[in-house]
Amino acid sequence: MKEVRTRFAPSPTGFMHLGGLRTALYNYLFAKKMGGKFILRIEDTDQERFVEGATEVIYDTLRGCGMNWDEGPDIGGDYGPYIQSERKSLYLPYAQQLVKSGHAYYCFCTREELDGRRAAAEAKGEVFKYDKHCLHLSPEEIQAKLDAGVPYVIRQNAPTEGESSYDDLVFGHMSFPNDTLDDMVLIKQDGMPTYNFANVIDDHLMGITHVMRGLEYLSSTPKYNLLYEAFGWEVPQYIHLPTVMRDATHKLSKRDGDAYYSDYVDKGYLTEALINYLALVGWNPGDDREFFTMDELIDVFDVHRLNKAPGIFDVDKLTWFNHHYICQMDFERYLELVTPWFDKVLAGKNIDYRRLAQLMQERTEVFNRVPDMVRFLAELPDYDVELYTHKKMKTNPDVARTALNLMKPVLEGVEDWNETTLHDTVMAAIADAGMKNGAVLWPLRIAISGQQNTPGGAIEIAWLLGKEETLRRVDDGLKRLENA
RNA sequence: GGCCCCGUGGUCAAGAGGCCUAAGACACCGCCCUUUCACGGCGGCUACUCGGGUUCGAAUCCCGACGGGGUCACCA
Repeated sequence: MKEVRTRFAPSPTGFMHLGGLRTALYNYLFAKKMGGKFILRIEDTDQERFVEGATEVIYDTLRGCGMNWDEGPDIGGDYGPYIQSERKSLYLPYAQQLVKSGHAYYCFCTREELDGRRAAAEAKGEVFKYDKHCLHLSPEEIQAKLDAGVPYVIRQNAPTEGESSYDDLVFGHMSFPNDTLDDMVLIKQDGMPTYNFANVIDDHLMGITHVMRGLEYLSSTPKYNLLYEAFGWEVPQYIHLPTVMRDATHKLSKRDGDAYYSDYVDKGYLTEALINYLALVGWNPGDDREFFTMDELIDVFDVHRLNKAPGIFDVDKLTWFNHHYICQMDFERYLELVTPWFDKVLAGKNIDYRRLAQLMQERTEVFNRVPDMVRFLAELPDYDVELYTHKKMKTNPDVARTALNLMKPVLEGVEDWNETTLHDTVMAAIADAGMKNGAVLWPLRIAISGQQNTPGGAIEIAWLLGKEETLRRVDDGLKRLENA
């Protein structure tokens, strides 16, 4: 059996769209699963859109996600170059070959003429389709225009009758009436190939066996097939992928800041969580497993389990995956990753990051939520004494006053400020006073944190804060309770 | 609008004519655990878009409607 070769062919826009990333993922998984090759090709024929450093974004994202290509611009291969702009001289001869065989023709219509005809068609409520006007030019007329240097494009000569069909591995048998096929431009006026043409030529020249790409190409595929057939080339297997949506009616978009890989990385999502989740939007392993490493994905991946229906990207589920991966990760790595987020609000505050990280790791869902969770350590937030009321803990402002008055001397008496001593001393004092743990610890935690939810309990927070600050906050709490 | 695709709970999804009074996960709600939250445990809520067929029997097959998406560039 022939070696499977898939490719990911992004345009260097400077950003990696999540839909594109998922396409890359599936291409990678399929190639690896089949023991084949995964090729990276950069489609930069549109020079106007050139963005500095954009190819590096593609390289970094793919590598960062663990998808290493077997052939590509930076590592070479037997079918290079892998950057389309470096291949530009290659396409014209192929187009001319099609002109000779009658599968394409020169077109001298100007953009203005075309726009006019398009507008006229639309005015009549019709769909504009190139009318093959230039197909009927005589050889002499064509040669004369060519000799005179009249600008031209080369168009595909698509059939107008019958129908074209092909089999898609996901969508099954696809059939389209030929009269809906437009004579698409193959070579632009500037001599450069259109994306549509370059794609076919490159895929063939690079020996691509399976073309896996977004659904948007589903209906233009017949035109590509016509090209393959005109050249007498083998048509690749097609695997079109359903769209990744933001909600039922919208795609993930740049404007909403929810479309790019970097948007999520910046917020504090882990690449392994992103990849794991993305793999499951539009595909499933057929059983209940949800957590997969890249190797495990390769092992279980099967194109037949790809879904046809579009999938909505659910940030909550992604967050759940992220939380899972954060909990699983090595503590030292967590500490390293969380430190910059601590720094945003705790820099210079003399807080023990290591201990705080221990308390925070299993409570971290997404890193960008960390600052708000630990900010109270830097500065006591203003809070309402109502926080001292908690039914289950059997506390209210009165109980809280008693509790804090009980705790104040106890804490002042703690010489060796460490968690064990703190814990034992505090618990003993509560027992001696005959109070409930919750009735004392709840008010204490509120007084020193100023908020309802905190990472860790009263003892841990008191230790993190240090004796001086803890006592200062207890006094502050007492003062608030007096006024209440 | 033409052509094409899709349609199981709020979301991802299993389901390929009887195993479906439809799995699992996320989210949500309740209870338990707990010095808060989180974690964990237990339980709950919510779905086959609709209408016709075919069949002894349909979420599964067919037709239609409706809904959503894609595509109709010298952009990729």
